[in-house]
Amino acid sequence: MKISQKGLYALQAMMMLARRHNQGAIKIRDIAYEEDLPEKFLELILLEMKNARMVESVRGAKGGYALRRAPSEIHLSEIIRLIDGPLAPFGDAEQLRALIDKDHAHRALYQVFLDVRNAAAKILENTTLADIVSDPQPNKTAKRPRKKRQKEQASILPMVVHGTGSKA
Amino acid sequence: MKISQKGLYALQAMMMLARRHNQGAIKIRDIAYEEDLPEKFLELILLEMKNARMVESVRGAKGGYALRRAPSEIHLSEIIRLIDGPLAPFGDAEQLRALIDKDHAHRALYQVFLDVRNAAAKILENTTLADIVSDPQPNKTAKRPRKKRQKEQASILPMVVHGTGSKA
DNA sequence: AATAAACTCTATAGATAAAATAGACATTCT
DNA sequence: AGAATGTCTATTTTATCTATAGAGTTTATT
Repeated sequence: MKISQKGLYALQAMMMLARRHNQGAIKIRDIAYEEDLPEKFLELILLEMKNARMVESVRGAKGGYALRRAPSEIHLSEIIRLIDGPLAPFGDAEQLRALIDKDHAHRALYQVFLDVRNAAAKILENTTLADIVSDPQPNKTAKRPRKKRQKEQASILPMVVHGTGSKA
Repeated sequence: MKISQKGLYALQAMMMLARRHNQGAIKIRDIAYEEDLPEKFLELILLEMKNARMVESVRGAKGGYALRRAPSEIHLSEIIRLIDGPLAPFGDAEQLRALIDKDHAHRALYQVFLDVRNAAAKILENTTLADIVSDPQPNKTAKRPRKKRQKEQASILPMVVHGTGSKA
């Protein structure tokens, strides 16, 4: 019933990108240093998330990564499913439904698995990066998770405005 | 977020023992054949559950395994925790609470993990083997899960009354 | 007492997956 | 041109999971 280390790294990296949303591209190295993640491993993770169109990158000097959508539009379920696969404790939801139909001897067990998956999905599909990132510029009333709405459209990456990258 | 193959085997084996509760000791081989599980692997699993006092065994010829408590007193959470560890997607509940207290930058993430754990625990701690086994001798009103009560005390294994063990 | 049927226990093999690292390549900025 | 940074593929390392082997112990049966 565990999330992988890689999945945790992905979530940490995405939280950091969310905190700095609209502050330009963030270097892999900065993320790795500040969240204390293995840099080359993180590289692969970010690449994977880029291919999944959750983040975007800028190559070359002054390059880096940024969220492709607003933090409030990126659900934890997306990240976890991308890195660790389906939320179900066995197979995926569809497979479980099939087994509930066909495997008479074990259908009640698979139903429990499906219930567990549904419970997890309900939470992870209703929690976004915005919900778990402490607002850097608190311009909202208070902190109350939930609630969804179409909003903000992440730009194609404006000017860079971040730290030097030192810190060894 | 997965359960291991071993955990699934354990659940299947326990369901089978639950179906035959109070029908004497069941041989490992019979369980393996009927549930189509690898026999030697199952052996280790049952031994582990025996050490955890969820099942009891009878050695020697005519030996086998039986539940140590009534099916209605064995919760799926026990089995899964024994074989696969804590239900939390990361660490365990206690560790998560500590992190929520200490790791300011990620506390909201860990809170979500704890929520997911709690949701899973709520289901798995309230579902027993009795709830997921189709009653072999339907002597109850209907099938409605939930509800708990102290009852039945598994005997120290009476006479043997089961199949021959053939079936290759 | 001998035999056979089972559980017990430890060791280890085999397979798979996860985690991490390496290095050559491509792109962009200055 | 040179430095900084993302891209991509390969490989290594490590860990975990799954499964099997085999010698040992206990019990029923004859």
